[in-house]
Amino acid sequence: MLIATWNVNSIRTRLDHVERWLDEFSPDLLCLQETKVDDQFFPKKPFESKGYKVSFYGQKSYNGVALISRHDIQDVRFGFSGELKNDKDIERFNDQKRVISALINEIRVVNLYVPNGSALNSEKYSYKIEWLKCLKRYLKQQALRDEPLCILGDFNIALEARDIHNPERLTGGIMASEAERQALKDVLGERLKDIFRVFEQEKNHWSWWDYRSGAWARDSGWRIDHIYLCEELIKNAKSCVIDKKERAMEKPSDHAPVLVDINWPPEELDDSSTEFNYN
DNA sequence: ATGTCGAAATCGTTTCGA
Repeated sequence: MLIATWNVNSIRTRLDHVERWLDEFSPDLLCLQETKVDDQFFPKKPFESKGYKVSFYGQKSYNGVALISRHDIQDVRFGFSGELKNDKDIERFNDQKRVISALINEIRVVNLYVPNGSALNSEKYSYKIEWLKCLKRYLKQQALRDEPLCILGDFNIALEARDIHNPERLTGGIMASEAERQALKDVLGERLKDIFRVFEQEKNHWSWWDYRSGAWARDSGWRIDHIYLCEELIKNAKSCVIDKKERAMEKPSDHAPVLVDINWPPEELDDSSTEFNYN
């Protein structure tokens, strides 16, 4: 099962890119962030005509998440209220459309657009920290159902020095501060692991390059788009890569897609393979 | 390097967010 995440920075502006990309990779599931479109205007026809099911949770101008899936999209849950009914912060977070989750091919997929945070002294930064704490409560509720879990999206956080082009200068700042990193680690707990780091230990693998300051030309990137898997999925994962070439296209998103390939549902050993187990 | 994008309103130039 091929699963991808991509912050497209407006689905309507990037529609041609996304369609071409789907033809190239033919993923089972593509999770989008920053669709920047109200649900009534989401362009679902182009995806349906390729055989994909579509589910989305968006708003005008900002935020917005979507699921583009070859499998049925079951038990769709929108926002934090998809899991939390009486949470103290539900009112506070419901107006920004950043969370969509569904059961797809028997995997609970949680597609996230984590708040950017703007700057350490900003109200948006404390919003980001509180939002991550709410996400932790959200996942605790989800865990009661004991589903295989994949959470992915734009996390707007680089967890380690090797995830930033210039850690000496940037560590401690926005997207690399201790409080953000700890809040994300608290969300992940012991249950979820970054599948990209299972396969790749080196630095210089980025998923986002700022449009400003010639960041792409200087390869000044960050790895802030992540795919986290539970142990059952980790042990069946075959690869995880960033499709960097997408950032080099004309009029690109500032983010590149990230893909994970999982042997799912797991192929079981057939009877013939046990015949040779004589001990 | 507040140097570029995308979207919307204040409408074709400015603002906000990233």
